[in-house]
Amino acid sequence: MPTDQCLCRIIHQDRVERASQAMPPNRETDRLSLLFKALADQSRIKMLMALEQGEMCVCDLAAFLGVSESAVSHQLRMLRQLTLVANRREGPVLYYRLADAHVSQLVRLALEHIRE
Amino acid sequence: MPTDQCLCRIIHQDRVERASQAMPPNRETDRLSLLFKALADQSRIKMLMALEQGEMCVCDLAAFLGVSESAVSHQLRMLRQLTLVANRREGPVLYYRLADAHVSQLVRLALEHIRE
DNA sequence: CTAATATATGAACAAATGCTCAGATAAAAA
DNA sequence: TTTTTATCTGAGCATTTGTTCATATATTAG
Repeated sequence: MPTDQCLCRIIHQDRVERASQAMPPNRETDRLSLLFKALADQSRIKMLMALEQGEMCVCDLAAFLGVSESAVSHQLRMLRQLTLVANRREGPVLYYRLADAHVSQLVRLALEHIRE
Repeated sequence: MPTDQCLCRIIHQDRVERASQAMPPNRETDRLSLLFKALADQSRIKMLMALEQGEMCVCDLAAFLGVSESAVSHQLRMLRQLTLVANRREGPVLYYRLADAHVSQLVRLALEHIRE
């Protein structure tokens, strides 16, 4: 009579408690996963890496990625809300840039990992 | 007569080319997004952070996260395929551990970012 | 061998994601 | 003002994701 769950509940109570104590508050792990979620997409990763070379407008990014400008605009909104990018208006054109250097560092470290 | 796409194609050809030249091959950006995808989930982030404290079995992780062991097992498979975790069998029990220190570094850096 | 334990796995399904499409908005040109 | 350009936005839809459920597998006990 197979059950959905194992009958065991906790094999090592001490390890579970140790992990719980070392864990930062939910608020932080939640923001962590949001940050990584922003990087968890080919287009967004490329956009952020492209912006490391200097600011670009929406048209530029769309051409670079080979996708529609609407799609880029949607992605940029997400990155803006997470304050990973910022923009500056010059007439009708919006120039986007990286909001700070943290993202570049994360990407660089991740690159080192996958290249090892 | 509004169009779906902007009529402009490329405003700054030089910036698009500069970005393209600086971009690593698709193979790498693809692996990058896969890596970040693995971290883009509350449960997986917590699992990886928990394993920084030492190895844990599936039961332990399920108890710690408060989710079913089946769910944990599915997540572990993904982390295994990305070689972010490794395991060791002791009788019927599988003990999971971090495969290397890179993930910890990434999480630490990301934590610094959201805490700033 | 059979039974029990710990974990793995495939199918199914709900929720989240990323795109497209049709339009809305902001700024400059005519 | 009207028109055009560059970007934004919401709705709709297809794909992906994370879970549950039922079952399969691996190991040990009896």
